[in-house]
Amino acid sequence: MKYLDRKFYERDTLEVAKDLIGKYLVRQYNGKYIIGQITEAEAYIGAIDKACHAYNGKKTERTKVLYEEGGTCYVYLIYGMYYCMNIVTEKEGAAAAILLRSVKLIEGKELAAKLRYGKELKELTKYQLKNFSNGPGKLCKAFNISKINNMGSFCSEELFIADEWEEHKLAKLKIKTSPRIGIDYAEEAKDFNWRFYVED
DNA sequence: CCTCAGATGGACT
DNA sequence: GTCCATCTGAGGC
Repeated sequence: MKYLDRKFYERDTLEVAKDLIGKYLVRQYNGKYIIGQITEAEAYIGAIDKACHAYNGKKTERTKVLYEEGGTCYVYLIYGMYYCMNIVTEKEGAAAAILLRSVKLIEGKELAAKLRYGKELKELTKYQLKNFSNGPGKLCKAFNISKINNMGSFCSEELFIADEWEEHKLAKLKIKTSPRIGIDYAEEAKDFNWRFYVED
């Protein structure tokens, strides 16, 4: 399977965020693929964005990964119990990234069900299926992403983004934008329309 | 469908 | 000590 290379990520962060919608997040784990189509993502741009962990050149042990080259993986722990996965964008030194917020599971559901709920796919309720990977913490659990993946690469066999996946097609994407979720503290930046998504 | 409390730990001041 | 780029289960409608 072919994955998007560094060039794709080393571009304007808002462009990359928009272009990620509809693409395929691919995880190879235990010799199996887990694949999800990206339906929601948010941009964070350190230079001008109070919601970004690396705002105003802030560089700490946690945020140093944001200064790496485009295509690097930034994973952090949130609220003590969940992980959030980001893809670093732009050239090395820029400190910008895109948070993956939601994917629609396409392949490897059996394995993902074990990871996400510790159950067999056929045991899941309708509610659990609906909420399988429609949130940043949820998709990390379903794809077995943790701090181990921090500083890793999205240009690797283990983890990458693909433009297409076999015969899978989806209806023409109508990409919407809105303010980002959960950053009410970020003053003027909370109103930036840097969330990109498709309905359901 | 909705709201709300509580869980939980690391980064930072 | 305070703040989180969140999720779950319980309860109400």
